Amino acid sequence: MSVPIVPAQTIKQVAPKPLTSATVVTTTQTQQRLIMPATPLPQIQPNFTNLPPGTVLAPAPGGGNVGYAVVPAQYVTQLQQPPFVTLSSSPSFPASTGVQTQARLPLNGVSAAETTSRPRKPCNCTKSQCLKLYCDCFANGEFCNNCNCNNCFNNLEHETERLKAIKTCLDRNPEGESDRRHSKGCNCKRSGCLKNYCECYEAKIMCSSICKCIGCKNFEESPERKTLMHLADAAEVRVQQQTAAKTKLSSQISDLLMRTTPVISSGGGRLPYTFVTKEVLEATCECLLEQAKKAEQTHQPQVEAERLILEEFGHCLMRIINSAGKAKADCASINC
DNA sequence: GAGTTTGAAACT
DNA sequence: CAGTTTCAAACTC
Repeated sequence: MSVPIVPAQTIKQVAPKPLTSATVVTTTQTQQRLIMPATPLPQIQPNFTNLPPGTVLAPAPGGGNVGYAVVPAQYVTQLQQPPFVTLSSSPSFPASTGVQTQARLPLNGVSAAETTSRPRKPCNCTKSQCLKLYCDCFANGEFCNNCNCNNCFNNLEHETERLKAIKTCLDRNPEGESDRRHSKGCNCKRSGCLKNYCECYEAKIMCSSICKCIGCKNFEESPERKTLMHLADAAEVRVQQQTAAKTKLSSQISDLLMRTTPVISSGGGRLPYTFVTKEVLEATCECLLEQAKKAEQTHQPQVEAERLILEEFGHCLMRIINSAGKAKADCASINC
């Protein structure tokens, strides 16, 4: 998983890479933080206006825009006073601590995944070193973290290479990538713009006149799109109903565990029948009914419907038995 | 899980 | 700018 960029003010603690002689500087503004590199990188002069959101820049010590370290904002401490802190001397940044490990720690009570509106999937890049826009993490201005990529350079350990790659990208596409993506439209030819290959469809927006797609079916009145939407909605409702039924069954079982003292023989293998109460039965029936509805809505043949229902019944029974067994074990362990 | 398809990004 | 290649994700079997 990659490290999402979040507003710096949501962060209490920081897990930056231990940088020798590096200095963190807070800006007077809100979301961005400045971090000075240990080594100036004079060859790199990023365009300040076009960096990904959350990117932070810092001039090297000594004044002037000599060199920069570009890091996601959450790597940098939310510093109030004083405005200048030397990382290497700060007790907050133990030199032995790895960046990527700490980056996953909950920050200010909020984990990294929770601080972003769209948790990104881990990338699987093998050849791009995660330094090209093929890499979703890099394209979104994020470090790779918990990804499955090989030979990854999209991290603080390869800051120089990363900076060069950012500069190359900016040279190639002076506009910000995320802005550009939806102002350029798609070029789909075979997907009908109704699969996730299509950037518009993936972003859940209609194709527009700026797209150059062929055979587009991703427009408001498209019957194919409507059918797809209905199917997706129906599937979502089914999943929600099933989840609700299962949650209710679990809740009934755990509720029962809380307020009953099952009759358990000390050495016998029999489980207490008292777990099968009216409430548990009702919840079980709801689960079975949901399976029946699901089979009906997906037009399953009767044999398959029966199989699904029986399977669900088996699952319900197993959960009741497991709960009863657990209660028995718990009870035995406290000699009740 | 392996192989195929797809379209954006990168390259020429 | 157009055509081609590379790439990683989406998809299918």
